[in-house]
Amino acid sequence: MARVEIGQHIGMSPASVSELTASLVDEGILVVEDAADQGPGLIRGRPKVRLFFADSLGSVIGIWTGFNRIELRLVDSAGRNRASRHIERPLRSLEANELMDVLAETITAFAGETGATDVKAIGLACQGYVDTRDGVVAWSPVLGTRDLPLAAGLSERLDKPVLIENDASAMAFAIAQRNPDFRSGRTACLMVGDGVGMGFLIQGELYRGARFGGSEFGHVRLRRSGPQCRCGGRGCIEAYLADYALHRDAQLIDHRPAPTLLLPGEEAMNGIVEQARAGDPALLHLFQEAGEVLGDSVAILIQTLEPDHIVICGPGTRAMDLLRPSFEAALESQTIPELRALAAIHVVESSLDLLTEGVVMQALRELDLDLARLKAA
Amino acid sequence: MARVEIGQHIGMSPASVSELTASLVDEGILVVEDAADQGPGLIRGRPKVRLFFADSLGSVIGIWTGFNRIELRLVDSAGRNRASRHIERPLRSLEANELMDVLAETITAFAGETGATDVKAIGLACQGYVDTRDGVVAWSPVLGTRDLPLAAGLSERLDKPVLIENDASAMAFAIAQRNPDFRSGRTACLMVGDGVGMGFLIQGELYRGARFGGSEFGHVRLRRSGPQCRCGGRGCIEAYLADYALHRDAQLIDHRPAPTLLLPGEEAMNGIVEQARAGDPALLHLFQEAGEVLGDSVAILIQTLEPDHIVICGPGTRAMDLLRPSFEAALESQTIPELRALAAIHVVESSLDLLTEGVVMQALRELDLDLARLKAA
DNA sequence: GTTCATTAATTCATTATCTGAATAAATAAG
DNA sequence: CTTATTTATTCAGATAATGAATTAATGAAC
Repeated sequence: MARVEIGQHIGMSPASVSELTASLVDEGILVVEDAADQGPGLIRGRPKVRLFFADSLGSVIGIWTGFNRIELRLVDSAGRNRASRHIERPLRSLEANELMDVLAETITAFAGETGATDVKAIGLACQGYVDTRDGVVAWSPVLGTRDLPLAAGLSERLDKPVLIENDASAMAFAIAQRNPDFRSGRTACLMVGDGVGMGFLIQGELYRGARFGGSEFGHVRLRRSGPQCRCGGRGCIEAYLADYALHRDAQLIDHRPAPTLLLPGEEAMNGIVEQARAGDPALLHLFQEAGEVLGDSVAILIQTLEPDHIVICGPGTRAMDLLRPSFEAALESQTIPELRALAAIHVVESSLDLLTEGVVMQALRELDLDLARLKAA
Repeated sequence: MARVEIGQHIGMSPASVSELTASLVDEGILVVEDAADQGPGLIRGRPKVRLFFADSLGSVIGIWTGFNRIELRLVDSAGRNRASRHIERPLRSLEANELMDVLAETITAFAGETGATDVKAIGLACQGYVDTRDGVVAWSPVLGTRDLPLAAGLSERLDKPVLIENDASAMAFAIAQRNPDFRSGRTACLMVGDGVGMGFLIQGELYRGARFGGSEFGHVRLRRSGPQCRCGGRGCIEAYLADYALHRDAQLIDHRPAPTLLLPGEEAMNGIVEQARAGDPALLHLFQEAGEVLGDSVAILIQTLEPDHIVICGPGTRAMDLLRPSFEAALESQTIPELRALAAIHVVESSLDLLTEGVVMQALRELDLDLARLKAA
């Protein structure tokens, strides 16, 4: 971003921006754009000179832990992706300390393989209700224990600051960083995948609930005596939309094999989707029902939060073509037209990569704040 | 509030507070507490001298428009209640311009009767989705028209600034002003009465949706083929909990007379409640069902917003004893215990008075801002 | 090519805002 | 009556932000 743009953005005069950035450039925290990098100027006048964070201020590792897989990513301080890794590893069966040991080892190994010697912080995204301030996982569908001090445990093992975040919140943050439209007003990001989560942004900032966590929207009960959910309840949104729910029901319909790991992988899910697209009526009905639940869910979000944007994202969007007819019918049948018109609904095809991107961005931002504090002192 | 307290509250040094308040006291905007008014000091040290807004800076009229009644209130600039009035008047049948004429006349008459010659602003609370910034009622269950520029219409007729607000938001604001606990963290106020509304506060500030309105939580559909709702849908929260819904069903059960006005009054509702308390099984079942819906509603709020406080308020709390057993059962059966424990649930018996208090407070605050701007210029 | 218009960035004196430290004021406790 | 304690004010000094003027770098026009 160029200096004038920064000024307009935060409402300061160019003079002030110049003054403040000058010292940061001196200290090497910011670097000015190389004139050669700029394309030919399209508007007359002196061209903008953009400022970037230096890439040598250390790096951050982002990690996402699913039911039976781990995603890792290494990003430098300029925000550039340096490396990423995907690991299949069941985590559900592990006891709390084992889990933290495995994660710490995985992170250390990843840092070693990628030659990252300047890792300044770790960002971790996981399912469940996460207290981001205290770094505690209050509850998670993938953990047996409750109130697990995951950040402290990892921080101790790795001797680095660890930031943890709900995975849907992390993805919402990443999506908003990629699209400026989602950084103004209110944006609700409904993530459908292994589970169903919701990240809610107000003016680009993540909404924080009572314990500085996000939302557990996926466990809103939509149908009084609906299917069993991982949370112990029945009829939750997740119990219709999540991969495990669709796979479980597909298994009962056509006796397909159980997933080799605890949760179905991408191939298994694609198999179901393909078969439904080919016209299998029972599977089609599954997706039709899931679409209806998705419509009901979005309707609740609209009537409760009145967001400017609703983003449907995550691996579950792979079947959006199958979900859409019943989704739209359900949405229309139960929202006041004036309110429905206010919310723009977007489908963002997003893989799990974005999750690690989200936590990394948050961790980077925390580092920026630390730098600012350091500078102030 | 005393000067030191103001300083602690807004994070400024006593020196700055003294300096700023001194000019306001000079201008007569603030008045210092009379030493005689203070009780005997309970702590040693120089006693606090509290500052109040002067009561001669003009007054504000707050008005609430229901289906068939109007509530009015006159408040001076010190925040003291000067007069209030309750009028039975069906408004539903009026055309937009007629409605604004009637409201303007009612307000003028009220000001005349109470001898208020220094009215500086009007605050109006009504049901529906209200754009508080533009002063437009986008949609309301009590209006035939849509996108009615109510604030502009009234402002023109009365030649004074008019602020409009959703009624549940106004009540939430008033409740939070009365209880400081509700001004930190997140507070969701579920108002049950003529309809069902929800006002949501973050750090004491009203949450604003896409068009700077509040929430239409009362029209979340809870049961797929439930009873008819005023919004045109079926199975909305309101269609179980609102006065009109309970009365409609009670009429079918025991053939009680229809309400004389369009909506049942307080006496009619009390009649139903008394009869249920006396043991009428069919009426008891009505309240049991309503309690269940209330539990489901609060569960959605908890899993979606994770508020620190949930306040159940409005005339509908008159039957809380009848609602409570099924309310608690429904709530427990579908929330994750860790999350449920985070939200404190309060029942605040609140009459419609609070609605006018809420809009008056907001209008007063707007005036304060204007004064501040005036002073700055 | 030279000049002009246009936009970006910087310099610097000025202004507004807030604060710490010292002081005065008002009370309760001993 | 003295001392401890808390509140409020005064005032010089620190800090941050800005407007106006200036310098810089480019495209467009001739």
